[in-house]
Amino acid sequence: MPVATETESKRPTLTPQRIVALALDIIDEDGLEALNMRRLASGAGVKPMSLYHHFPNKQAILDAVAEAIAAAALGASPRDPRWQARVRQLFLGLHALTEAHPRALPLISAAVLRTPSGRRWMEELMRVLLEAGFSEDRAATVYHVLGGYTLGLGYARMLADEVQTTDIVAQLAGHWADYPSMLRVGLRLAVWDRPGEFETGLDVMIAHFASTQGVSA
Amino acid sequence: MPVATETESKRPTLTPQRIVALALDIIDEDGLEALNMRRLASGAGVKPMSLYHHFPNKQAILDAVAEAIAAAALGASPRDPRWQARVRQLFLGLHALTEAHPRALPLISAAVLRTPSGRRWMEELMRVLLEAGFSEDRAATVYHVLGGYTLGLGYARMLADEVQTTDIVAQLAGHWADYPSMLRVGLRLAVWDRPGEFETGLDVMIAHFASTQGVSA
DNA sequence: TTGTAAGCCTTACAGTGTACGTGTCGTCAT
DNA sequence: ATGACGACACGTACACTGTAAGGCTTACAA
Repeated sequence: MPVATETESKRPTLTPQRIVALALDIIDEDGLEALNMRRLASGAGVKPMSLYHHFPNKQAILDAVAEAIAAAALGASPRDPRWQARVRQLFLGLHALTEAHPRALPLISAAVLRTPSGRRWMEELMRVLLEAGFSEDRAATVYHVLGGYTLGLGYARMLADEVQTTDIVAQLAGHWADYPSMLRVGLRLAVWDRPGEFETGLDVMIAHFASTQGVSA
Repeated sequence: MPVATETESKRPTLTPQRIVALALDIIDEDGLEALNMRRLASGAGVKPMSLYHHFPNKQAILDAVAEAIAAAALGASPRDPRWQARVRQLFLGLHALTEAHPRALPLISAAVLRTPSGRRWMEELMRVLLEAGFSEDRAATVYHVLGGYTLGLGYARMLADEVQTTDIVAQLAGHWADYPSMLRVGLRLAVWDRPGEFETGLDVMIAHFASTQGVSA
């Protein structure tokens, strides 16, 4: 093949962005544990060690993925004057992230403290709460409770997704009689986040914090 | 040393129970990721492959640990007639597990569906709810919301524990000005589950489900 | 005394992240 | 033009993971 002597111009030059995008694809498709340097490299048409020219190690890639996810969804928040609405919006945003990239949830939860976008989100939440008159202690509690709830729903769903439903059914098959009530509820247990389920709990808790606060705007 | 020709009676004969107990120790002390077959074996005074005579693989050991944790804390529930009290008790029990063995949380959350004790817990919860008049759909929602909340708090705390507080402070050091509100709340963000924090949210949500239920006993 | 089996061991392998050194360019000052 | 240099990709190698396959030792049964 004497025609093209140039060296395979096919490959679009490795960049951090391409690596991150590819990593996210792999995570979304096959899960966090499926992401390894060799697969990532081969996906980019490159040998594993080449990645280390763009990131110091795997963790740095994961951090970058987390940042990319967080940045994509934490845009400008609407300037609703009521803190309840602001808080609601912030957690709906967080919840949306867990739905958009369920397999990346461990990254997302770490991102809140470790990435710039995550810290901006947290700063915004704290600012809203403090301005609304919450004490520092109380503000921390709000985050713990609402954050725990939001991420917890995500984790539980992720877990239900990984454990194949068929496995559970198979395991239970021999013990139907022992778990009659579980059986009645059945697959509903494994289908998380049916419409409005998340908002249900979120609104209840926000209303609670509002009622024990004595401040309205 | 001509005295004792018998072969080192020191070692108390490997058993599944000893392996599980040791695994739990390692997890509690150094985290799930620190548990590997070689370390587990050497802790038991034995070579790695010997473990495979008692368990088919590592996952089986993890399952057994989960079962051990769950079984230890899910004793007979008090026969309070009000479903609110029963549900509260069940989730307080689950919460207690997450506090007793924070690093084992992934095992605990999986245990709810995968181990006998976990399934008994779930069956009890479902029974109480259905008997209280909840529909199957609604019962599933109660589990999702409360379970997500309980496990979520645990995850968030575990995460805060792993990420060394000093690391975060160090990372923020250069950016104080950017995160004034976060700074005010400060370490409170990293200290999870201060007294009554968990119950706060739990009771709020139970009360909510009660009020939208129309059934009291 | 000779199976037989349980319990432990040795050896070996594939897969992981990555440290270290080499090679090949394109760019730019001389 | 040339030589230095930095950016980028590569090859090799190592430590550490789970575990498959089979061998050795001891205790007890026939």
